[in-house]
Amino acid sequence: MVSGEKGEQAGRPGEQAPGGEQLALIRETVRKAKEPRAKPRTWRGAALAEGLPVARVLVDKGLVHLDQFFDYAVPAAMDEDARPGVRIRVRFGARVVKGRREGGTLHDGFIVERRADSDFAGPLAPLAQVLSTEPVLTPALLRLCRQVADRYAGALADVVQLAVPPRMARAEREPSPDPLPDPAPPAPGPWTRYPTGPAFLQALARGDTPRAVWLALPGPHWPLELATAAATALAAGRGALVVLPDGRSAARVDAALTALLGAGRHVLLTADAGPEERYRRWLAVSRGAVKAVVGTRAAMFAPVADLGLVALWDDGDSSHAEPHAPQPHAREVLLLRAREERTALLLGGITGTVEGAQLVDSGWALPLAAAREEVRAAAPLVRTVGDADQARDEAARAARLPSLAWRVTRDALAHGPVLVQVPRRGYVPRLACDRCREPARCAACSGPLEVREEGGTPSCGWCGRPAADWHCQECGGFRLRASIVGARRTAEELGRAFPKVPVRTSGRDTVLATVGAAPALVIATPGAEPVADGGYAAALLLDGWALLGRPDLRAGEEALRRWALAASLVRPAGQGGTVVVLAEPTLRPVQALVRWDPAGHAVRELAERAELRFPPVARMASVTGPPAALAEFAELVRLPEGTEVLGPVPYRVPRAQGGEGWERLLYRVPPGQGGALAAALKAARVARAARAAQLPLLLRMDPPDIG
DNA sequence: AGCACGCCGACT
DNA sequence: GTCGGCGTGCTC
Repeated sequence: MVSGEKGEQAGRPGEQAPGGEQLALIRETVRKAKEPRAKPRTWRGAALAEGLPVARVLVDKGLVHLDQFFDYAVPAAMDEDARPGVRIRVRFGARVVKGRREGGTLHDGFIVERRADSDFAGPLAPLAQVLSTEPVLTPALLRLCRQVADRYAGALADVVQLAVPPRMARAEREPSPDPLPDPAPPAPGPWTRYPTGPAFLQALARGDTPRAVWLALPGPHWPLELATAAATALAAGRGALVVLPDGRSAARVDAALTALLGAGRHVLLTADAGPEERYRRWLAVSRGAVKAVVGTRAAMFAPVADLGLVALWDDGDSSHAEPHAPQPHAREVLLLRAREERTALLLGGITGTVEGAQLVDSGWALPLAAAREEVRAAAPLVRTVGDADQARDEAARAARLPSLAWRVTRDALAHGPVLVQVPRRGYVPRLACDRCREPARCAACSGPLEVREEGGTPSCGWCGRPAADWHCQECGGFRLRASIVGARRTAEELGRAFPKVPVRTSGRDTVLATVGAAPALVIATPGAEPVADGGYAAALLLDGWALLGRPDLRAGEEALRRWALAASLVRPAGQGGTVVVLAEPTLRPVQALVRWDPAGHAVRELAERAELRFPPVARMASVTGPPAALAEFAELVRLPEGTEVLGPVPYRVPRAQGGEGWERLLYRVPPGQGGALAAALKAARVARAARAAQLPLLLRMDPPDIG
């Protein structure tokens, strides 16, 4: 059986979120004693709605961090329209002068509940206006937002802003199309390439909740596989949600689903559509007219009715992390939904993440991968060019192009396009000695040397001093190695070496979705690789050195991810597909690529994290701010038992917003305690805000930049 | 977060 | 004598 029905075990998804406590905490602040009165008093004697004269309101921008609801009186005239979930406008922040309310600014908000009475002791202000009768913040969506807010120690209003798109009146006026009948179940198609693939679909078709961490075979079939899974859920009468890291991949799944089911049974929720069309599609989902959603990050909140399957593609892609507060990650939100809404889960990618490996390790999800011979049949041949090879290769040194790479390119160009993956421009890796690879450091302050522009003088990344006459402290070498410059130049060399072959580039400003099957050199930055018709004949991965040189916990996972994504666009080895990666063959991610064993890599990474007690084997949170703010916070917070406090240490604030002299405090708790930690941090933040909190403070669950 | 009320220094 | 400093408390 593919299904992991045996109940929630230890590990994050099964974590019994002390969200309950959190809810209680918030309710207490609303329910400050006082027994309810028969009739709420109100300002101005206007007639109130008869049945349920009180509306509990989520005020959009006022007091966000206090995270509480406010009760308003419902005028009789608004009784009909003021339903739970609708957008309203209220006066907030007024003050009483000589028995009259004065001032108060209009705020947008949502009605979360209609009630017979209020817990609030004072007189209630009336709702100012019902903006729209569309119940957008439905009880189910509200519950999800609440859980995400608790999970991330954030405010409900912040999450709601992420989950409910801005209103577009025109789209709202139009009726949504009538829902289509459930489709017939699709054929398993390429899923038969995986031993447990058909079983996963069958469980889905039965309405079970199978949960799988899926390692997709390299090649062009994964969009159809995702679409097939979604269509199977639909055929079983349930909804489906597929989240992808970018518009291009979402468009591919959208196309596959349209090919499978025709139009009208799903919507594509991406930024490309524009706000009005996007809202129109979102409404179709919210109204239950459409039961399947394919989209990018923000679609993770899509209010799909009777959700039966959540699927996430390539969860290692950093764009799955929402940049806005409280910075929820699509993987975590979808795991939450899978648990709370009792849905199947499909966490897929060409490679995996440690988080995925942990889901398998805990038994909550089952691995879904192809057999070894199937992998061998689908994967390209991977060859490495390490330092030793390059050093030996005199011709290569002269041409700045390893001869293996040159030969592979020449041979492959006879059969089709060749992909050249180069590091992203503007990405500045550390410089190192060309001879011994020792990182190049500033003679004055030991900061890392950088080259800001191609051909420029290297300078210190800390103190800014130029280092024109640098020489290596270790070996006396005087040549610097900068992989960006090197790789870009290599790409240029290639273009010159094959003058008759067209060169196409895909990167930041112009990202190509596809290229044809004709011979061409396709230069692309990671993540911007076009899909080649019939697959690339070969790929050169020139940024190995840059990817692995980063002092990041995820450097290895990320390097493997980017290489494998590029390599997955290359034809299988049996059809001559070859990949050359310029990286040390002894390194773990390089070996994983050569053997095409991303699962093994993730498992080893997980074991290492467990040993170091690094996330996701522990849960962490960071608090960043001026030392005084940290001290104040540390005094206020009541941490759950067993919390480790790390730091504070000086911390450079990423954005210019912060300031000099900030520090960062890390909290670490064992797995299963994340919810308790989040609740504690949130309580402290609320307590701090209730006082006069003028010092800035950034709070973050699962900080991404540790190690 | 805003915004006003509230008790102590240098100005017409 | 008054204008105004920002400390503290409230917002349905």
